[in-house]
Amino acid sequence: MLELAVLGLLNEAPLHGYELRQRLKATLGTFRAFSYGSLYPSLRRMKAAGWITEDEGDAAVVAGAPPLTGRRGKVVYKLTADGKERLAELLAEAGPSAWEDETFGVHFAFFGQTDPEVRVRILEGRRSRLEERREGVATSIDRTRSRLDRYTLQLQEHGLESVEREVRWLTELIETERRSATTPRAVPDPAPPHTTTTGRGAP
Amino acid sequence: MLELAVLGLLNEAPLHGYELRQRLKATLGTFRAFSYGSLYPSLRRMKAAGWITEDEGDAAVVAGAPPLTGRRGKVVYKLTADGKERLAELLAEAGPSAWEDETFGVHFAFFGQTDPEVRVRILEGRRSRLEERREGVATSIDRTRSRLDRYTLQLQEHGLESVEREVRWLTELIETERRSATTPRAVPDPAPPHTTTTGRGAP
DNA sequence: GTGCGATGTATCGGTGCGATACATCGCGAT
DNA sequence: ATCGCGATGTATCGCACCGATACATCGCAC
Repeated sequence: MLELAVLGLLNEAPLHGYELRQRLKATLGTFRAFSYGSLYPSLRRMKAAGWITEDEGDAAVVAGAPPLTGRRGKVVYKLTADGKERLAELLAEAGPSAWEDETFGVHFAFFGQTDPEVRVRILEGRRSRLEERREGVATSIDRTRSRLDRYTLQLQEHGLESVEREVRWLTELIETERRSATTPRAVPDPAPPHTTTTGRGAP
Repeated sequence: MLELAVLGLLNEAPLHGYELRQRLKATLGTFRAFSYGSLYPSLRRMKAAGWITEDEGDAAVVAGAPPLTGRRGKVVYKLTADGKERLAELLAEAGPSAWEDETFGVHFAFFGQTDPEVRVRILEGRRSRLEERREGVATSIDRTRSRLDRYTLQLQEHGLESVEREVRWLTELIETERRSATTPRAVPDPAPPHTTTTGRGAP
């Protein structure tokens, strides 16, 4: 998980650990914490795998940095070619590994770098996953409504409504995606130069 | 976390591991999984602490069981006096440990066994916690709206709406609690004590 | 009489969290 | 001038929990 998040962020700009964590919080903070306790080990793993390098960061290396004076001796992490490849691989995934609870948010956050077809498939996968869950919760409530504790029931119903709300959200997103996909003229968004590795292998 | 959940469930009836897990899923499944990989170690810890005992379960021990014939040799977990004490202690907690993300749901699920005053304090704590978060997300969105990726922004806004929705939910619950608390004993007070005693006790 | 799904107990590896430690930098208050 | 303090910065430890997996038994359908 962190893997995709870190690769995705480093693909936008080289960063050092602290800044990386700030962006993680800003981007994914609503549904995930990502503390240093997992960030640094993950960075080490990724370095060992050859996806990133640790550069000694001198001043002004960090892109978009505010007017800072000193900034010496920080460890700046940077994507390698292999890392970019790995990122493309992760972004192309359109299976359960992309739409389960823990992973969906991260994949969604990097939809801007994701192939439009993959986007739709992930959104649909996520939606049917949630529809399954909705059925499960709904029948569970029905089966036990009378026996159930007042508060337990309230909790279930709140959960059910949450799921239903998210399904509606996804449906809107899917429709938007479809509309912009069928629109003949290109979107104003400058598409990244990703080679269309549209792996049609397994539909 | 599991600790409270298990103690709470065992306080309603002695159970064996499998059944315990089923109830865990039914009660808290919407926001927590609780697999065996954490359940059994937790049970062992609690046994070591003297809060539960493992009884050799013969037939018909399990309350509310369907007409099963055999049912022999299962390990049935049961609350001890110390366990009940510990449960009461956990249920009386009304601090951050009761209203953080991971814990609130479990505490709420056992509100039926919780003191009304504690209930309100937990609900209020949870609400102000979420209001803080709402502020944080809202300003974060405002500060970066222009720079932000389209999808990232959508994710943030969805998160913001989720938080706002939960705040409204909590406000309703708090009002309900207050109403039933300030009602000058006009009601015969069997509001929460819906304890079904026997499985058939539905009106 | 065989297979299969539900019941049932249990462990393992991995991911991520929260707390913590420690060091430097910029800056305002004393 | 310096002291402290909060932000920046790197890093580790212990713990909770998850998902997968391994088994073994039971009841039942075919």
